[in-house]
Amino acid sequence: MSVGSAGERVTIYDVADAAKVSAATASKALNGSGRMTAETRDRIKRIALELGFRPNSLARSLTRKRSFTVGLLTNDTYGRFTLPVMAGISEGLIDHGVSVFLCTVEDNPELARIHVDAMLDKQIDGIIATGKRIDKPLPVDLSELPVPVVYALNTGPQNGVTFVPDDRQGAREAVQHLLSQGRSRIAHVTGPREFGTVRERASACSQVLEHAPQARLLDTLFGSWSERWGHEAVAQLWSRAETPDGVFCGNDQIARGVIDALRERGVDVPRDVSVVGFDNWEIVAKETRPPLTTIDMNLKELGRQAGLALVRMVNREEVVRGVTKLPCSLIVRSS
Amino acid sequence: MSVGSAGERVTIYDVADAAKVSAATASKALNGSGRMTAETRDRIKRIALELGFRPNSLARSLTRKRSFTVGLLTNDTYGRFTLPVMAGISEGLIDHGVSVFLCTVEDNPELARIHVDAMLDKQIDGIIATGKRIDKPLPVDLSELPVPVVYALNTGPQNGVTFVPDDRQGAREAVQHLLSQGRSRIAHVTGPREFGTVRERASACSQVLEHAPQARLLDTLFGSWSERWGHEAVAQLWSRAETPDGVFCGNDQIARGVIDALRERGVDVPRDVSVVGFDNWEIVAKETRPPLTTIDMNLKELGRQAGLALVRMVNREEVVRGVTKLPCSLIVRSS
DNA sequence: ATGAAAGCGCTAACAG
DNA sequence: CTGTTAGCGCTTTCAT
Repeated sequence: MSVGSAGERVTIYDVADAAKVSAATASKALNGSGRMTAETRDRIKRIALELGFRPNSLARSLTRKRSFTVGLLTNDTYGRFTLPVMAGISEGLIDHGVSVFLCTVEDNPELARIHVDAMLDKQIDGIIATGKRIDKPLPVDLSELPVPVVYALNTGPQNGVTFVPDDRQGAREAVQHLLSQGRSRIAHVTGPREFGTVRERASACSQVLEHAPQARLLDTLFGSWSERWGHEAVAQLWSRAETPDGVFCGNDQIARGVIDALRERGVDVPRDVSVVGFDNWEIVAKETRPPLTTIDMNLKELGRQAGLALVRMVNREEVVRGVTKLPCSLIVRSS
Repeated sequence: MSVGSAGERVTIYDVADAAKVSAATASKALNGSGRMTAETRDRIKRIALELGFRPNSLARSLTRKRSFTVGLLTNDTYGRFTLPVMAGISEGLIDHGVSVFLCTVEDNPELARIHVDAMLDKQIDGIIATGKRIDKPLPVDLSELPVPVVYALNTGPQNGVTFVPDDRQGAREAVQHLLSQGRSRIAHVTGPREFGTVRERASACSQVLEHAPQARLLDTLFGSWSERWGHEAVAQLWSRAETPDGVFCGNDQIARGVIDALRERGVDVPRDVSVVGFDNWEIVAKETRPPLTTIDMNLKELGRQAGLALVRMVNREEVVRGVTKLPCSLIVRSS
C-alpha cells in the first residue's frame, strides 16, 4: 500500500529509527544485500511496509549511477508504429522498474539534440531509437553517446544493436497465403521504391513466385502509401489483357484502396481475387469490406525485445550486435 | 556542444577548480543566482562550456525537490488521442526543461498503480491523466497523490484541473457549416449514447437547428464509432420518405462510412448532400472521396495547455480549477 | 551481524 | 562578492 497522503515522505532513517537499527542496516535489509539474521531483515521489512516507506529513486540513482530510466526517441509523430513499440518496451521493462521518457523529435535536429541532452542530464541508462521508416535515421547522431543505444525499426550504425521486422519473411507469408488459396496470377502493389522495406518485400515476393511452378508474378507496381494509389493501381492492372487473381499490397491502406476499387468494378473479393495487406493496422484492416487478411509486424514484441536488449547492455551482459530480424505473422481475415 | 565522449563526467567541482572558485560560487554563476561580478560569472560560464559541463539533474533534483519530470498516464493504447496530446505537452514543456514519462495503462488498475508508484518514486513533479474517452476515468485514483494532477481529455474530480475540447462549440461549427452550404434537412449520425461527448454534440446540434428558421433536424441516430455504422445509418435514412441533404457525423470513421454508402447509392457528395465529420483524423479524412470536411479538436494545443497548467501548479501559481473547454476548429475540405 | 563514516553531485544558508 | 558548511536520501566500504 503506497500512501500518498499529506506530510513528509518517510525516509530510510525513519525506518531505521523505528526498527532501532542504523540506516545502513535498513538499506541492506531492504535491498537483500549484506548479511544479517533473517529475523531482523524481516522485522525491518515489515516496519518499512507499515510506515509506507518508498525509496527515493533519485537518491538511489545518484549513488548507484543507474537511474532505471530509458529514453525512447522517435520521429514518428503520428504514432502508428511508435505506440506499439513503446507499449512493448514498457511492458518488457516495468518488471525491471524502469520507466520510459518518450520524445518525439520529428525531423528537427536541434529539437532532437535538446531532448537527448535533457535525457542525458537526467542520467538515463540508455536510449531506444525508433521511427516510422527503417532507412531514414533520426536527425541526430547517437553513436557517440555515453550510454548504450538500441535501434528499433530504424537502422543504426553497422555494429549497432538493431531490431526490425523480417520484411522478407512477412512478404513470403503473404504470397504463400495467396498461393495456398489457389491463386496463380499475382500482382504486387506497394509503396515508394525509395523505402528499403518496399524493396525487400518486393524482392521476396518475386523470389517466392520464381520458385512456384504453378504461379507467377504479373507485375510489381510502386507508388505511394495511400488508398488513392490502390485505386489507381487497380485501374492500371485491369486495363491489361491479363488480370491478377491475387494481389499482395505493401500496406493496409493500399490494400483498402485496391479492395474498394475492385468492388466498384464488380470484382468480388475474395471470390475472384484474393488480397493481402501489410501492417495489420486494425482500424483499417477490420473496416475493409471484406475484412483484410494482412501481415502483422509484431511491433509490440519488437519493442519488448529492444527494451530487454537495452537493459542487458546497461548491465554489461552479452547482446547480439547487428540487425536482428523478428518474424511477422499472417493474420487471416476474409479477403 | 555536448560532448558525450569517453571518460568521467565533468562535475561542478571540475568547473570550480578550473575557475579557481568554490563549487558554491560556480553553482551560483551557472544558475544566475547569487550576486557576483559579471566578469567572474562570465568566466565561470565560459569555463563550464569549455569543459563541456552538464549538471547532473539527479543531484540537482535531490536538493531542489523538483525533478523537472512529469508523467503522462493514458488508457489509450492506440495513441489516436494520446499522441497529439503528448506532442503538445512535450512542446510546451521542453523550454522548461521538463521531460515526460509516458505510461500506457489500458484498463489495468494494478498496472496503473505500479506505474504511478514508480513515477512517484522517481519524484515526478506532477501527472497528466489522459485517455481515449472523456467520461471513462483511468483505473486508478489520482486524487490523493502528493503531486498535482491535470486531466486532459479525461475528467477528473469536481475541483480538479481539467482540459477538454469544447464539444458543443465544435458541433455548432459543424452544423453552421452545413447551414452555410444551404442545407436544410440535417441528420446527425453519431456514436454510442453512453459517451458524454456524444450527448454533448448531439444536444448542441439540435439546439442550433432549433434556432435555425430555414432548417431542421430530421433525426439523430446513435450507433457505434465505425464505418459500418455509417453505412447502416445511410441505409436507414434513405429508406424514409424524406432524406437529408446534410449529415453531421460523430466522428470521421462514421463520416467515411456515410460517404462511401452515399456514393454507392449514387448520391453525390457534396452536390446532393454535404457531410461533416469530427476528429480530423487525417489518415481517414484525407482519404475519403471527396476529402472530408471535419472538426479538429486541437489536441496538441490542449496538451500544451495541460502541460503549462501543470507546471504552474508545481510552482504554486494560480490555475483555473474545474473544466476548461478549448475551442475546436472547422477544417473545410470538399465534402 | 551491525553500525559509523564517507560520498554520489549539487544547492542553500550563513559567514566573512 | 565569495567561500565554508551542511545537507538532499540513499548506498557502500570498512570497522567493530
